[in-house]
Amino acid sequence: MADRKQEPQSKDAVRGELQLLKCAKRLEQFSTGRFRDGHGGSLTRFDVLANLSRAPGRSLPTSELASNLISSQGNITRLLDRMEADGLIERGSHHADRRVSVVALTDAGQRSFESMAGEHEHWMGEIFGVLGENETRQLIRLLGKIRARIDVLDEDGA
Amino acid sequence: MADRKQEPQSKDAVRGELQLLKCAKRLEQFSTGRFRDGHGGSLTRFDVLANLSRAPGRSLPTSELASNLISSQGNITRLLDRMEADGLIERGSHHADRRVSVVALTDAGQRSFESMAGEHEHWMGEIFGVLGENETRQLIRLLGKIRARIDVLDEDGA
DNA sequence: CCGTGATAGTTTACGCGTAAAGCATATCGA
DNA sequence: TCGATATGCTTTACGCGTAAACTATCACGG
Repeated sequence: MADRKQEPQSKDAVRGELQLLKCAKRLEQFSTGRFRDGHGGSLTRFDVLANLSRAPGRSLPTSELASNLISSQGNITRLLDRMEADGLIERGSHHADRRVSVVALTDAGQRSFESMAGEHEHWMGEIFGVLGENETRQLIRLLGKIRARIDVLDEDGA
Repeated sequence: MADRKQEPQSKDAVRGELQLLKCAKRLEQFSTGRFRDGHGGSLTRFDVLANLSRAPGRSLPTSELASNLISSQGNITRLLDRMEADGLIERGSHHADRRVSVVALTDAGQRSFESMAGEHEHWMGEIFGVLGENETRQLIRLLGKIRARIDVLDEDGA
C-alpha cells in the first residue's frame, strides 16, 4: 500500500497533526482563559449560549443542543445543571413529549452572551489578523478537507 | 482601533476559530479512539512515551516532561501514577537533587510505544494524504503564525 | 548554621469530556 | 391492550485538563 516514495509524506503528516493540536489547544486555552476572567464562563458555556440565542424562542430541546456541541449527552446534563444554577438558563418541559426537557435562555443568560460575544469577536479578529484574508480562507478550506477526510475514515473503520 | 472596513474580517476570524477547534477536536477524538481500542492508550499517554523514548537513557525528570506536554504539572503527576500502575514507566530518584523524580520508560513501555507509533504514523498519512504536499506545509505554516500570535497577545495581556 | 526564598512534586477541588448503565416515557405491532 | 423496542435524559465511573495550596528539598546571604 505505502510505497517507499510516499513515506516522507507521513512525517509531514505527523508534524501537521502536532501543529494542529497544539495550535487548537493554545487557542482554546486563550479563549477559555479570557472568558473565565471577566465572566464566569468557558468556551463550551459560550457555545451553549450562542446556540440558544440563535434558536427560535431562544430555547431548544436538550438533544438538539447536544447535536450542535460535539459533546456527549451525559456531559451536557451536568453542564446545564451548572448553568441553571448560575441563572443563565432555565429548563422546562415539552408540551407533547414528557421525556424531553426544553432549555431556554434567561434574560441574564442573553445579556451574558451578548457581552461575551463582542469581546470574543474582537479577540479573534486580533489573532487572525496576522493572516491575510486569503490566508484565513485558505486555512479554513484546508481544515475542512481534513475534517471531511476524518469523517470518511471513521465511517469506514467503524 | 477597529475601523468599519476591518469588521467583516473578524467574522472570518470567528469562522476560522470554529473550524480550527472542531477540526482539532475531531482529530484528537480519532487518534485517542484508535489508541484506546488496540492498546490501552490515549493521545497524551502516547505523547509521554514518545518524549521518553527520544530522551537520552529513555528517561527524563518530571518537570522536563511537563514542559513538552502542554499540560500542567499537577495533571502530569496523576497521569504518571496511572502509567506507572500500568507498568509503562518507572519513577526513580535523581542522584544529586532529592526533589526531582526521574521518569524512565520500561521495556513494556518501549514496546507499547513502538507499536503505537507505527499505527499512528500510518493513520496520519491517510488523513493528511487528502492535502497535497504543499498544502500540508502551508497548513503548518499558517497554524504556526496563529500560535505565535496568540503567544504574543497572551504576554501583553498578562 | 540558619532563615528566606526558589524550585520539584503532590494534593485537592473543580470543570468538562467519554462510555455505559439506568429510568421514564413513547411508539408500534401482535 | 400489552409487551418489545426506541428515545430522551440522568447517573455513575472514569480520564484528563486547570489553578491553587501544601510539602520537601535546595541554594544563598547573613
